[in-house]
Amino acid sequence: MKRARRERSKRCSIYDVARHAGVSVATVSRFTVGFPGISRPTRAKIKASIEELGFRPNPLARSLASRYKKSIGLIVSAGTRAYSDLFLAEILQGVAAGAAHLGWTVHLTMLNGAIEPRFILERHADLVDGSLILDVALELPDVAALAASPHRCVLINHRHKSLPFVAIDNFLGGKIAARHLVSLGHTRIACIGGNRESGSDRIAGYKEGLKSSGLRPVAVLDCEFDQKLARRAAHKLLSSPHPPTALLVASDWMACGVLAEASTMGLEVPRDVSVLSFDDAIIAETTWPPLSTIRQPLSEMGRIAFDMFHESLDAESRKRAPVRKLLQPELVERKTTAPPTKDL
Amino acid sequence: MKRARRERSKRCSIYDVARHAGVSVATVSRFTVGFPGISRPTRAKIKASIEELGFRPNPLARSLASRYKKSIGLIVSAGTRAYSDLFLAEILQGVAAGAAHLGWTVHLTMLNGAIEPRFILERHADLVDGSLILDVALELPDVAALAASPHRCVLINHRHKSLPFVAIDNFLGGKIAARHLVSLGHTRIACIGGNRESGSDRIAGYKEGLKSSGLRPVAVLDCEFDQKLARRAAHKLLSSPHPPTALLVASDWMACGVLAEASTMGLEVPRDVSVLSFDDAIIAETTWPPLSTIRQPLSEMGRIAFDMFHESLDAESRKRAPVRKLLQPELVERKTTAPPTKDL
DNA sequence: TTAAGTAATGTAATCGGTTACATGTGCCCT
DNA sequence: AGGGCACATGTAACCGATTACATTACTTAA
Repeated sequence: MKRARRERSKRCSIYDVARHAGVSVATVSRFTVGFPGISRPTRAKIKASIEELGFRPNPLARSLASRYKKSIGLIVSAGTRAYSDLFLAEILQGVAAGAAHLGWTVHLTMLNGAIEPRFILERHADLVDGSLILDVALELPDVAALAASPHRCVLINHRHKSLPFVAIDNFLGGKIAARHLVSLGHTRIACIGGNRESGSDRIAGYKEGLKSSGLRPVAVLDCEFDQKLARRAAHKLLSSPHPPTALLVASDWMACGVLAEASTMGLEVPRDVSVLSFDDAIIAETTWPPLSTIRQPLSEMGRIAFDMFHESLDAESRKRAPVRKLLQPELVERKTTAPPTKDL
Repeated sequence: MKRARRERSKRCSIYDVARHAGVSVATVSRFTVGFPGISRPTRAKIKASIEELGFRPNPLARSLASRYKKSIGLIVSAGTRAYSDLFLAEILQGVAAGAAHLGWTVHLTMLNGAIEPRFILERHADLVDGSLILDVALELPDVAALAASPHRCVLINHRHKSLPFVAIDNFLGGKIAARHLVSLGHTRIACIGGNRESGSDRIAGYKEGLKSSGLRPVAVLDCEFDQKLARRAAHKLLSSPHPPTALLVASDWMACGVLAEASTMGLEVPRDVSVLSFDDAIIAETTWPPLSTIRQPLSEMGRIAFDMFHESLDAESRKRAPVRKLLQPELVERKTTAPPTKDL
């Protein structure tokens, strides 16, 4: 039987530390928040006591007193499986990395329509210092209302006139894609587009990229972001008398439909037709052949969103205009693009 | 100029409500927590005041006083892109739905190894009433330590001898898969396995399913959960003199490799070989042909994990043995399985 | 008639910190 | 010697709720 060991099971408070170190609670508190004016010996005593007692400041009490929660909210609308499965995890990872790096915590709120969003969001807002809002979520009226309130927000992947945001430069991505196809020697290029902001930006970029090479798209078909529609569009395009040699598609997800259609029509990709899409979602690696695509830097986007949020916190930055950042996408060349076969 | 409107911008506390309603704070508090013994008239006054003032109890103060945070943690290890992208979003959705339904809040912690997990987890643990731990995360020593502590946990997709968990019945899934192939008329069936618990359970189920039909696998190749290894295994199997007519693969991800290999070998699926895999991740819909697969009910798993956690909260349930639940997977028949071609 | 019990409400301690303000000490300068 | 000041630390109010215990006013039973 050694001497009784210090009991660590009961939570220990700042008062315990103060008593143990022979100082006041204020001094301990100052120590924990990193206040500079503490003498060496006092500092040492407190440090020793904290370690000996295994003290950890209670974050709730701390937030209550300081009105600073060190916690960020992430608002997502559960939406469709295709969307969230493809992008959410990666964005999340970026946000989480940014948060963890600064000792912040992340609060996830997924809106799926089942529960009154207002109630959820009110609670959400009370628990965090501000929120990151994923593009599709902003379409919900309650989220839009929250974003318009004094609650600090940064939008992810959604451009907005009066709120700070970080998004992908889809227009640039479109240009990069078009140029790649042109540089491979394609001249008969068609676009299969998505609607919404991102889709039309991509298409506009495609067009611009072609135009700067003196080309113009053979056809531009809008298919929202729907795989089946994209497939039908591909069918129409590829069964025309003088079909395009390359297809620019607005998303990997749609491109999967295009690939499937090509396959059923007995066409081989990229020999008979090149396909270049957008996103570099995980599915781009698993199709056959694997998709050449324009990569969206999603995890960076999450990371940057967090950092932007964090920077927007200090008083002076509140007066400046909202920050907006556009990230550059990047070509990932896999196996669906190749020079056109001479078929004259 | 109408009369001055009540100012709602400053946060209003329970004291304001008490004063406005002409009662004590205790009574207001009782009202908000749903205490039964409040007279009709008092109740009405309080309700009116709360509405008029737009009062919302401060969750932080509430948690501090009640030691009940109404918040659950979800611990995930960022891990590989393939894993998290494929499963995370769906599980998350289930958890979030369960939480939102009961007015709980979810705190997400992603461990990516960059930061000392211990620090993150300590803060995490202080902010929640307990945690859900995703399978792969438990492999981290710090998470394991947390799970072993008094912190209440439920494991997701990981069987454990002393902790409550919810997981998929992979063995059953394997059996279902095997039976499906058998019922299609296949007799020469090979397995491409994954290691870890889930992989070997699936394979064991496959074997058992075959055995109960008087068959045994032509071959069983372990490839961890690696796509390239799976592809190589498929090559080996399919190029043998008397190849199997069907392949049971331990995951969709690996199956993509198998499909790719079949395609390069000039084999058509399912005419030349059937492929049946496991997960029904989103990629299963986008391969060509789309994968027949055994679906894991991931979002249900998340939902159930939350519910289990919530039920485990009351004092009496703490004495019982930890709950463990196995969810039944389900066959999703797409286009990679068909009766074998008669090739005698 | 009165003791005891019950229902509704109030008082004040408490949760575990932060921080404005007060205090005490030592040093420099006039 | 004494005023002024900076520095280190202590005291106590406060953040916004919950809740044990006290109080009051009615019932009801003996």
